[in-house]
Amino acid sequence: MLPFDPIDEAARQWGERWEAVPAMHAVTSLMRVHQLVLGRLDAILRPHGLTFARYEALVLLTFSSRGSLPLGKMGERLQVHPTSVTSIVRRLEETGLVRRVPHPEDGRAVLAEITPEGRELVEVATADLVGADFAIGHLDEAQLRELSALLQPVRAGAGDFDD
Amino acid sequence: MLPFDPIDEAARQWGERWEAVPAMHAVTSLMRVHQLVLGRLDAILRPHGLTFARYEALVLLTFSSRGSLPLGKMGERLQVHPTSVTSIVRRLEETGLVRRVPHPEDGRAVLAEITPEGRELVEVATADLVGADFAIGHLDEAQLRELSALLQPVRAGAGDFDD
DNA sequence: CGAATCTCAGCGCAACTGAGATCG
DNA sequence: CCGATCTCAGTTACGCTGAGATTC
Repeated sequence: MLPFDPIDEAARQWGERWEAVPAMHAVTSLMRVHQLVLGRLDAILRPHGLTFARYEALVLLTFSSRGSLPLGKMGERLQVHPTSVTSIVRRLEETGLVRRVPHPEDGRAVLAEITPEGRELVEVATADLVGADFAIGHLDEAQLRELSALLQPVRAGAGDFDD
Repeated sequence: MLPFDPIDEAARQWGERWEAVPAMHAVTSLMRVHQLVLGRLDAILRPHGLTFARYEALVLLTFSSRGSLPLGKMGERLQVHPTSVTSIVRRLEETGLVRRVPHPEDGRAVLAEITPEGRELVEVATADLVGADFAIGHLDEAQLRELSALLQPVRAGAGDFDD
């Protein structure tokens, strides 16, 4: 373990030569926290044979009224590349958590439909994640809301959605 | 573009069945913002032949007093796996931005030493990143400091450093 | 016909495991 | 001999580009 905060130290040296110290510090912190949190989430999900990306896809399907969505819609909601959706759904299909079903009205589209096994696994995995406070339990509820609020304009500014 | 905030919508549905809504919202936001920011940083650095990971390694070397560090120290500071350091340094070496130098005292260790070309490239790339506000310009300075402060306990809680 | 939807091949990058060489 | 340091081979995963098939 380092005897000092490596990001504070980097920011200190950065400030001796360059501008934008607060942005550099915030972005570096964001990168590091992302790495930490994702690593823990994947560790929690690994015994269930899931990655966080695949878990998110499964949850999205449980939220849909019919338990199925066109792959394109999934990519839109999950903010991932179309070919990544193909890959995610293929993995979920291989483990029997979703099925591919032809779209009843649009012959071009394919629906991913969650199976009963998929629904069961979401419940178990979610219990684990909630029990672990989503690997971000060092913050209380007020701080979590503040964090979400701070990140919101960055997402909106990227044109993710109408705001 | 979606007519609503996909994370707000997911959190709403989440709350109808499960707990820990603020944690789920914050972590999902963190994932998305990371993806957005990293994508833009890599896009800025691509014309210079750098990824953000390689840029960070170069900057670390410019901060060292002799312009060189043992690979192990680099991994510790950058929080990356030892074999990833080998890979990063190899790429930087192939493009002439660093040199491998035997450690003068420890025969086991190898120093990565930044070259004059490496120092020049860091200056140019940094100017681009600072000019783009590190791809997080939708936040003002006070918000950036608040974001860093909120993320700090998560990093400290992971045992990255003495706090 | 153009546009939308999905799939596939291929590339690049990164993380990790396991093994080995070298040296303190 | 043990541990530290680095390298290499191989695996896995993911994201993207470009191309193509199918359908609206």
